[in-house]
Amino acid sequence: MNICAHTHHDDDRLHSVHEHGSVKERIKQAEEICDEAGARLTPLRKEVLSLILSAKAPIGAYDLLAKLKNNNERPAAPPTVYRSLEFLLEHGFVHRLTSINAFIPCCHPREGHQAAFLICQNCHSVKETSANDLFDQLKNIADQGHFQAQNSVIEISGMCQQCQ
Amino acid sequence: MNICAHTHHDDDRLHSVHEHGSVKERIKQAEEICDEAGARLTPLRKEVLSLILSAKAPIGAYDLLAKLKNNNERPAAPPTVYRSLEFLLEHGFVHRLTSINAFIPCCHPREGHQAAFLICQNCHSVKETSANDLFDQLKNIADQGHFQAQNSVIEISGMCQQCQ
DNA sequence: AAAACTAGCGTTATAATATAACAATATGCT
DNA sequence: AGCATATTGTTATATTATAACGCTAGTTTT
Repeated sequence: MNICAHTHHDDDRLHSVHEHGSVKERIKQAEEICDEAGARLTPLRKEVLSLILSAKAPIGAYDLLAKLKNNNERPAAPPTVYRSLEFLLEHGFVHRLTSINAFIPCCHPREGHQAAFLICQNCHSVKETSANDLFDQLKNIADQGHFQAQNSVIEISGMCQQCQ
Repeated sequence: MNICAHTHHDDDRLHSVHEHGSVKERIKQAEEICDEAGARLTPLRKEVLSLILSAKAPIGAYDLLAKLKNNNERPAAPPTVYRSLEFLLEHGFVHRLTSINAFIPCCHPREGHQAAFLICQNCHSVKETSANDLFDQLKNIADQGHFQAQNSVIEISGMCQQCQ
């Protein structure tokens, strides 16, 4: 199992937490992935991704919209944001947290993985985990229900270590 | 593992599917549970529960609102519905499916269980499953992240057997 | 090169979901 | 009856998301 933090606790020192690199590095990585895939990381999409990477907690579409407007001459309306988000979700650069209607960066954009999320209701930090055992169980459940799974949402809300 | 259908496929014959009883019986069961708990299943709450039980697929708050208005002289506005839903959720009579903003009856209102849901994107049937292995895994994940879980959302979208 | 096509974004409007705040009424208790 | 509390009514508004249409710039086709 692998746990991965998106948080503003500076002292986050879980054994399994790894470094993600700076926002700049992660944008560069995204550009590489897009190049390989023939996808276009346009200035707008890059800015939205950058805002999500810079946010220290999950960020909502309308907060992104407000920041876009602040940073730019460029006009921005809800579709501006939602279209960029759609692109970023499709290409695995960000995750949507449906239980809180907010977005966070994906820790491992190359892996196309499924993830489960631990969402702190107090400080809004999120930990992304990829637990293969868990997904095996999910697959079992789907199989036993003769169900063809396309998309899974696994979100656990509660209290993180620091906030307890 | 236990799988439990809320669906309009009449030929739903999974080995593990059990009978839920009629809407009337299930309302009666809810009344008993409320009596025991000292909670009040008022006419309004009863009607909302009944509408959710009668719906053959997950039903949204505003659809409930429309049905309330149709069935009644009683005035109804969004808070009317949301307050009843809050009550029904608290007492475990219904589940909220956050990924589709809709509500379904709980199969086992007495058990206070956690559940995972298989949501068919085609026919909107839902299967509720209580898989202990899965929840053990979830607990592992939370423990390893030193996380105090309060609430889990597990929703798998895809294609049910009949729709494949 | 002109025409047709397409992806991306701008723009306006509106849909869909949910809650805040305060007033009125019903219920249970002493 | 009188009081406290729970429930519901009512109005207004917040929050989240999408539809629909048009423009522009780049690409492909002929």
